[in-house]
Amino acid sequence: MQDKYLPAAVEAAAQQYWESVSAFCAVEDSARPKYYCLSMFPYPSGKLHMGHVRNYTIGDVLARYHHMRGYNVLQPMGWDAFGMPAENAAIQNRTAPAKWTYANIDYMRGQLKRLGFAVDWSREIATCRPEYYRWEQWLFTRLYEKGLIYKKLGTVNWDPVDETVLANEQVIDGRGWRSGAPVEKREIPMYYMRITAYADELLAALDDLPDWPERVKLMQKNWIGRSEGVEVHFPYELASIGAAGVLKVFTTRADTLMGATYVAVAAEHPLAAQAAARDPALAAFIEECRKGGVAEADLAAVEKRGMDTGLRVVHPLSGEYLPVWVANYVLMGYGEGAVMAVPAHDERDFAFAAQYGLPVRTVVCSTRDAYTEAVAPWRDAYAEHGRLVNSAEYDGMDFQEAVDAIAAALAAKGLGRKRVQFRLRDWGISRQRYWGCPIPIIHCERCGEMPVPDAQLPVVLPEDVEMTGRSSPLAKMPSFYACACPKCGQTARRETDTMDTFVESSWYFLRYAAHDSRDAMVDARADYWAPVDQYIGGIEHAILHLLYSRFFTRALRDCGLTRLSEPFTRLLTQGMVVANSYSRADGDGRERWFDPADVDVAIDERGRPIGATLKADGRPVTVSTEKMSKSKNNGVDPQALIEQYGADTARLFIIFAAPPEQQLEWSDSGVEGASRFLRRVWAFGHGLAGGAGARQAVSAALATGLASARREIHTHLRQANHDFGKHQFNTVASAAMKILNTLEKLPRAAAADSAAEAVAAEGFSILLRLLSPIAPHIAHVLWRACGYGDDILAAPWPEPLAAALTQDEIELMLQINGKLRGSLRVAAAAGKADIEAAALDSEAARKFMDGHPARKVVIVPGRLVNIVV
RNA sequence: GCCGGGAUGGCGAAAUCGGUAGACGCAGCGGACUCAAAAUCCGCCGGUGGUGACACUGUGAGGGUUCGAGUCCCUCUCCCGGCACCA
Repeated sequence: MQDKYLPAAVEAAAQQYWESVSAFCAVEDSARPKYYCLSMFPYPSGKLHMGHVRNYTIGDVLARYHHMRGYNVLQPMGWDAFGMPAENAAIQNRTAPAKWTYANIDYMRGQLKRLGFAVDWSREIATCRPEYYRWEQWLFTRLYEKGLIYKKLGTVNWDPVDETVLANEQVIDGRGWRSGAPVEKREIPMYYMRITAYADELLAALDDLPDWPERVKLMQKNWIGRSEGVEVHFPYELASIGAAGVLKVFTTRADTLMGATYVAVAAEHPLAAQAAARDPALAAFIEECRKGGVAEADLAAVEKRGMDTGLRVVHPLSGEYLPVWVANYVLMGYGEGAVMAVPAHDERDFAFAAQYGLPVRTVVCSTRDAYTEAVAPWRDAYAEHGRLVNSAEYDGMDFQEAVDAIAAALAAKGLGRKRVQFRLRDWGISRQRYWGCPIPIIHCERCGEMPVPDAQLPVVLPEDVEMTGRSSPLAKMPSFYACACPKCGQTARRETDTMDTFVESSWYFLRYAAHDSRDAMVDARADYWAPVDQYIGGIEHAILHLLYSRFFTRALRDCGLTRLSEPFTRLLTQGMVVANSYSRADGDGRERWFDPADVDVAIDERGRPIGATLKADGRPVTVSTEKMSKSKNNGVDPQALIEQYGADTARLFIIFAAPPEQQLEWSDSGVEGASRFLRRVWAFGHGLAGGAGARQAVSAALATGLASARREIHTHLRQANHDFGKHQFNTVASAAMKILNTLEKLPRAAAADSAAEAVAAEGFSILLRLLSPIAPHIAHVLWRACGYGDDILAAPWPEPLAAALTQDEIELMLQINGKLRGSLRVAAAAGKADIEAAALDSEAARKFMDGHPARKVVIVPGRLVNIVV
């Protein structure tokens, strides 16, 4: 055994061993409980970043911990390989996206292997391989036939200069990121997945996920956004064009219907288009609304604007005429694309009415205060529920009574009804891009559109293309789109849109279980492994990816492919990796970010940072904490870290620096500290390996010092096991450190002290096993070197021993009036009366009670005594 | 704008059910070893006052509940994630 800790050699030896015994190859085995541990698969962007290392380290800790606990563990890995970055890189480098992607996968696979993750590499998948996406296409055709996929118009960002559709990310301040041209909204036909058909189930089933973070469930619940309300119809007649009809709106505040003073429709609403046909000013305004992108966050930030259409609709109860406005704050995609506006009781309507001088009519007031005309209209919207006023026969009703009565009145006139509205929209999956899974549809001029027959699947994406940045290459490749109609045999055209890459990631977790199945999407093996017992990934996926996966799992179930409803039993959402970053505003107002290596950070005599300067010019730079990224120039390359310190140090630092769900702040000196600890572990193991300690049992009667040291070790173990259970691994690492601190202080001066040797050997075996999921290589090598056994993975998980934990005397803290004033040593078995007597008799009590009698004595067993005076 | 989350020493953090705030680690300071440095080891380390024992104070801000609040309740500030075509 080397006396110096050499991580590269240790890690190579451990990895060779695991390889030689196929330690992580998962085999279905109904005799053991299974544990399917899955980390979100990476996009092969080039090389691993620290967020990947963190994600997979957390997953690996869980996988290895459960492996040692006796579970049959599956931890697979794969590649979310379709996506825009490959196209962008291809345009830049003039290479094919496929080539770039496969090279990245090869490089990143090597990096992952170097980190020693307990992955079953035999199940590796890449979503850009036809073996994978053929099943996605097959499923598409099934969902299409079931009516769960349909076609309709959708709104996209259009770059008029590059003549291409842009992702929201590619729209910066309303302009195309390459062309710089102002972006417009454009409506194009797209395929949609009918996720709304599952809205109720997706919402209700959140209650069946006790091991998901509450905040994720809450976000999904709000995203689905079930609201109960009333659909209200406003009849209208368009004398000029001889048309008549009803304008439908949905409202959750039907109680305020008598306060509606106008109706607002989205710019894309058909009624707006009709009105614009004979009103050039209105047409111009609607055209104005087409400017800018489709991202909702941007739309919400835009100044509220509107224009009167000149149309009037009839209030369904009062018969009054209300003006119809086009307003840019009304979203076509939600509800009916139209709203009734009640300025007195809705903040947005209030602001809009104030801006355009529209009337405000108060119809609800607080139940506490008497209503007077003097206080109405309020200077602000009164959005609370209350008592109705100014509402004819509904006056005096509360919210629920009013909603019921108004809904009933509308229903009687055939002008409305109660109904449920979801915020959730159907999922548009068409992308006008090349590097994605082709949508398996054939368009025939005679027969219409139809799914590609099974026998013709997969529709293979050609990989040898050249990217230009203007429109999709597929639409320019007759060899791809020219085909024969499966029905009539005439020349037909293949769909050239590809699918949203979220589709691939919505079912990959099932494919791992049947990764090599050639004749089915999933097979019986999926019944063994699914659902995923533990899923680990970034909180940024809390809504979209996780919701789509939950939807897909149900869609697969309803196609008879699985019996599963929920894909992920437990969810851990890991925090971001951030680091100090250094910036300065340039002459032209642009922020420039500097490499930390080019910056000097000054500290005062107590180690507090007092400023930072750029080495090159000695002038100050601004210090901030940002997510690690290329653009902020603050990324730490995992590769360099592993080469310098080894995988175990990298893993230990990442685990120790923060609990998994919190953001992790990078610190070079913290890495140094993790490495220092592993060197101490090695040194202790080296000292122990020479002796016979590992084979000695700890004797029942230990000297006081040894007994208390052993008690400390078992207390830390109890703590660590508790923390493993709640996935707080940073304190598991600190428990391991505390155990080493205790071990190093053991009185082992004389090698002949066999009692101390036995305690040391027992304690070290506990330490290695606790450390094994986090720093597996060093734990594996030391386990063997110290003679504990051949394979630490096969060792039983350590449990604290009651015999080691018992103590005769315990210390209670002593409070007087809730303030800490001292402590009290009492027998562990002491009763309340004895404790109270001892407390009142203590020196602290005499000093601080100042002769006053105790009014009350609070005793918390094992914790404290509080004397209230 | 809407939805969700966070804030504790110079820094990362800990505090299991409302019960010793700051475990563990980093940085810093002092010391040992060394010709010297690195490495290693020992000690100190929230703030204020005090030689000290000790006292007071302290968990983003303000208020409340309680014998007792980092933890529960109300109001506010700042930071972060998501908002449907980044993945």
